[in-house]
Amino acid sequence: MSMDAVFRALGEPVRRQLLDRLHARNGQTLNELCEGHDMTRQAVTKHLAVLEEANLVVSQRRGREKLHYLNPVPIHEIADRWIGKYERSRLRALSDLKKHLERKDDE
Amino acid sequence: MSMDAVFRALGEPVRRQLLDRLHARNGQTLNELCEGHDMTRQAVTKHLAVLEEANLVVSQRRGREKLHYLNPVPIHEIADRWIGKYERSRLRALSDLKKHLERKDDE
DNA sequence: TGAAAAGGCAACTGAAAAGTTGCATATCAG
DNA sequence: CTGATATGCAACTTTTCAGTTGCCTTTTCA
Repeated sequence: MSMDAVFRALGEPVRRQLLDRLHARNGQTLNELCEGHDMTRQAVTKHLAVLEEANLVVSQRRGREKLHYLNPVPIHEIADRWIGKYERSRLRALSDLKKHLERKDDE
Repeated sequence: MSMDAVFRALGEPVRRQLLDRLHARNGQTLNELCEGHDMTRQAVTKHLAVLEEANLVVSQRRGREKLHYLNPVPIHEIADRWIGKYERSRLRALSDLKKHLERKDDE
């Protein structure tokens, strides 16, 4: 599960919105996820494919419909591995910023 | 400070790498940030502009050089507002996923 | 069995974004 | 002052990616 794919997937507002929808109600079909968007079903299909590639969404065929499930694990890995990294030295970075801004004020 | 700009900026691997570099050593110049990349200085400049637009990086001219500082605040806002949202219902989503996968095993 | 419903596949279009090239500007060092 | 260093600006090319169009397959149900 590549971190790159996750960040790339989250980079598009429409895809985050799709995640939000699944977050509100999990297990929705493709057609359900299309409602309210002013784009074609195929466009939504592609966005879901990107989300599946990033493992943020898992899908399953049931009869003629396809159910989509949110997988929160990659999001947490980002929180832990990546955001956490910045968290640990947050104060130092903010201190640098503060010094920089103060110097700016002097001018 | 729009959340969209932050996600968009983080969507590109090169830009996350630039953040990592500033995280390792804050206050680097443009030329320093160019080293090791196989792209032109102008390309790096554009990436830094995107990062500044997202407020992930703040810069300051010092003489003829431009110093870049990491701003960790937007990253934390994402962690709090967005990732935290999924955190709160993580168990439910994972339970849905588990049910889905078990059904898959039956087939 | 056959029409409607749900979705898949592939080629195409268009626009955004990445990256380059060329030149200009500003600053420092001798 | 002069050359070297560090960066900026703008136009251009290229690539990537979102979105559409057209047609096909599978499933459901009357």
